[in-house]
Amino acid sequence: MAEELFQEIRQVDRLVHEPARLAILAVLYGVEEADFLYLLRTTGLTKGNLSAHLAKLEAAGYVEVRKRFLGKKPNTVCRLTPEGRQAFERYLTWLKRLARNLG
Amino acid sequence: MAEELFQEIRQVDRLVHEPARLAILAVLYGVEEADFLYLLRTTGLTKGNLSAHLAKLEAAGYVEVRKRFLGKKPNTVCRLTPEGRQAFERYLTWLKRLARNLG
DNA sequence: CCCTATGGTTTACACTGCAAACCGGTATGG
DNA sequence: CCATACCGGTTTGCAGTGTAAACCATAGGG
Repeated sequence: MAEELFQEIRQVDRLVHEPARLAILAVLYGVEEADFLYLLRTTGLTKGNLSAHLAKLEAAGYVEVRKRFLGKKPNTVCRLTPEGRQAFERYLTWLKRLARNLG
Repeated sequence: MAEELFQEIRQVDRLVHEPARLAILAVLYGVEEADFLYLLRTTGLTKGNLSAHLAKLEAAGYVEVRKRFLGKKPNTVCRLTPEGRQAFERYLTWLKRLARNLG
């Protein structure tokens, strides 16, 4: 159990680490695109939370949020940016390293 | 990629999930006992933070904090309680499940 | 004495996640 | 028509939390 691992734990990207956002990113990581209502169902977040977290992920450049109309209804569709994908994969690496070294 | 996994992500124990505390718990998980200064060095936290987080872990019943004097110097020694160990192991399970299903 | 070090604790604050309230539009019922 | 309810979100208010800086008691050195 290397000492440096413990210090490394704290270097995690908190933007990804937050459970609500981790759920959103995990969904997006597997699907190319997803709209607001789909994310709502899959993550189980409330609308307010989902909206706020998406805004934060967008501000960070991790997610691209596109608003359009589908017929007469507003529709918000999201996808991971390359940086978002990269950040998520870094997080996955962090996860695995922990799982390997602590478990 | 089961849908329920995404909901499960958000069920994580935030007390353990917090990086600073995760580092503390990870150290304690491997050592029977550790004193304040040892935790300070291994985790890289500041004294204030370490103190605050230990208090929180103690309040949660995850860590037992014993204060004594070593010669003339105060010495704070910590160890995981059974519930703390259990909570940490639950977290590890969560970690591994994520690593397996997302990676 | 005064100054510094040790081993912490307390304080102050800025940030953040959350749900409830809200909002502009659209379909619907009377 | 008028209102009323719904849809797809966004904004607001607040409580909780992580952080570093300031603080504190005691000990030791010059």
